[in-house]
Amino acid sequence: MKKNQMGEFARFIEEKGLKSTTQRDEIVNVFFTLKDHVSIEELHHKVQKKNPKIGYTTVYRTLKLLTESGLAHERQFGDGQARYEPVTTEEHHDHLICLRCGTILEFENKKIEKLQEDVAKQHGFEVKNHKLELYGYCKKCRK
Amino acid sequence: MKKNQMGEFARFIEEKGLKSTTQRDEIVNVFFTLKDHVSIEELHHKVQKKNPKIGYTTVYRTLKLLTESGLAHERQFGDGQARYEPVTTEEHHDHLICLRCGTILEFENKKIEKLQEDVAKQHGFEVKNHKLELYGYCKKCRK
DNA sequence: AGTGAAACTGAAAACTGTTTTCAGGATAGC
DNA sequence: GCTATCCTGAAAACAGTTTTCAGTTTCACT
Repeated sequence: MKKNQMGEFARFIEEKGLKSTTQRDEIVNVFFTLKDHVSIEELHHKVQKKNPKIGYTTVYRTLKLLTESGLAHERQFGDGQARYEPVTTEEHHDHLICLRCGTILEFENKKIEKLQEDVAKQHGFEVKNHKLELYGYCKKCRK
Repeated sequence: MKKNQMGEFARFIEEKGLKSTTQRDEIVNVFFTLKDHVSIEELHHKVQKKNPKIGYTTVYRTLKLLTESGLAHERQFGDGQARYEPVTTEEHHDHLICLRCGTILEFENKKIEKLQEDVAKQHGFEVKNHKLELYGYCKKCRK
């Protein structure tokens, strides 16, 4: 799966007439090993553990490329910074976000997706993507 | 309805031991005549048409107060700035956002709300609030 | 391998929207 | 009216994001 994603990224770079570089490969590699929803800064930190030479700017630019290529999604939870997640070939998923500890759980629900489509249709809308976030307290934090 | 909201704001100010001022009243007044999801800057502009002396900072602070009092909701759509909407006594609603023209439509769907609660329960979550946004093209823009 | 055009990199600067600071002004209880 | 407290608006500070720029690397073509 990871190889597959690396391959897709390489193809995207190729198609765009861009050049393949060590920095980008390292960043993309680290990104796809993560499960989390990382911010640019967090990813930069993790990447620097492997290669301290890589700068924030390059991480920033590579995340933009990943987003553009459809291999990553940019998300805006309430904390004032963009977070990125790898796009898998699996189903779209939504998020449960704990207001106290910040934990982010993912879920997926076909029935909700279906109802969303219905709503859109009623309004003459063509949905390209959606965002569903439930904010509250997780099992541990609700006490 | 507008009077009611003004009254609630006054009560909130009172309870908090804050002071009632012309500026705040003017800002709140303009805010509640709007249907849109305004940004701070937009509201500031509209307010200045009535009273050019009122500064950005005061609009900013008043919106915070409105949010705190529960009379406004702060929303983060994808455009990099916070938007605010008056909270009505009606049902919670969600948004359809056109990626081309920026139109924001509102909708409400009980079934989806119910399913959300179910999902949360499955994960041991206690939901405080949620956000559902469908991004796509509106009737006019899908052509 | 050598060359040159085009792309890439990283540090620093610029930008944008948000938040805080500060000095003067307004408010409300006495 | 006095006074403590809060409010206001301009400007400065801040944080995350984006652009700039000078030097470096990649790659297609010899």
